[in-house]
Amino acid sequence: YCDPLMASAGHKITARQRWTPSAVQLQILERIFDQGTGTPSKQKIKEIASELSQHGQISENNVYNWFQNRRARSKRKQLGSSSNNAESEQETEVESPNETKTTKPENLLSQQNPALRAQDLCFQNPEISSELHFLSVMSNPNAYNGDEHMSGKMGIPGTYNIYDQAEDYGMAG
Amino acid sequence: YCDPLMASAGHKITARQRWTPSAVQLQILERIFDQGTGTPSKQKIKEIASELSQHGQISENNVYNWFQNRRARSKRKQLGSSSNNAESEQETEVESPNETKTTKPENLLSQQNPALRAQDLCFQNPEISSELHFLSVMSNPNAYNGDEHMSGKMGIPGTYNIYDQAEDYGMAG
DNA sequence: TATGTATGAATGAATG
DNA sequence: CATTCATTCATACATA
Repeated sequence: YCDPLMASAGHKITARQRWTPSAVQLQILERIFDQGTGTPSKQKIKEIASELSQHGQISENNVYNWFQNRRARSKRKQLGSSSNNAESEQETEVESPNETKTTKPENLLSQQNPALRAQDLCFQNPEISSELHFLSVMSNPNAYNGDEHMSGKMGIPGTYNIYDQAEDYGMAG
Repeated sequence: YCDPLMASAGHKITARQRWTPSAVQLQILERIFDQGTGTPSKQKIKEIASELSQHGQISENNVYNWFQNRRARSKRKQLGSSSNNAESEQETEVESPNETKTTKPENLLSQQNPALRAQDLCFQNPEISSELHFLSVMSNPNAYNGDEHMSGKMGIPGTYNIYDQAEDYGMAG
């Protein structure tokens, strides 16, 4: 999505926001994906992108994202398909009927930013909504803990200590 | 890989919300990142985390990850395209419809909104409106943008590159 | 026009 | 530090 600020600064809003793979591109992508190569190397990505570029506009990034999404989606499907799932990604309402009040099709959200959500606003123009997305992070007047500055409710697994024993990964002193 | 949240409960925990940096936090982080310090030392991380904790819940972990991600993404500046490269903004609507029927011709779309108008949105919650006051003065994004290497929410579609100089993922072979 | 679905894109977090 | 994963957001598109 394009940044709203840019809109003010310049009037270049770009035309297309999202790449849409053509059938041909999809075919090639699926074919490669089917080979089990998983996330191809950057070089491979370039090749693929170049290959697909012949069938429509595409960038290496698109290819990369495609593979990433493909794989993630594949896994997700498997998990929910194998056995009875506890929850779905966006289907299968498991919410309590009593709770379903302000709940929107999206899902839960509001860890520290209860106020000012782009979703809380209604736009006369759908395009504008995209422009206001930055609001999600642009405001956070309160709702901060302050007491604990680490390992709080975030749920630290404890299985990893990023820089616990390594104190010399960046600075000498 | 372990899932700390799932471990706690077995059905519904509604936890694990990704830390979402506030605008203030982002500014501070970017500022520090701009200094070229790169990945700050552990002590520095603590300081930053403490600083940012004043503007929202945050852990040293978040800070650390942020810098790591920032650094990694920062490389996207350069693109490996040397010989051929797909157009960046050209629609290239040469897609023959007869070639792909199921293809979604996004070429049709070409509507761009003039700019962000507060009048175009209505607020369901009065609180939000108060928060949007800053919008009035945010007409000038350059105020806090400064650098163009900014990323985050303000990513320009088609101009970024996830991986850049890295030679190999490690997948090949 | 409004809602729902599918999916590309962004990002924080995890791993090597 | 580089790469990949998992989750969420936002958009394109189909449908009512």
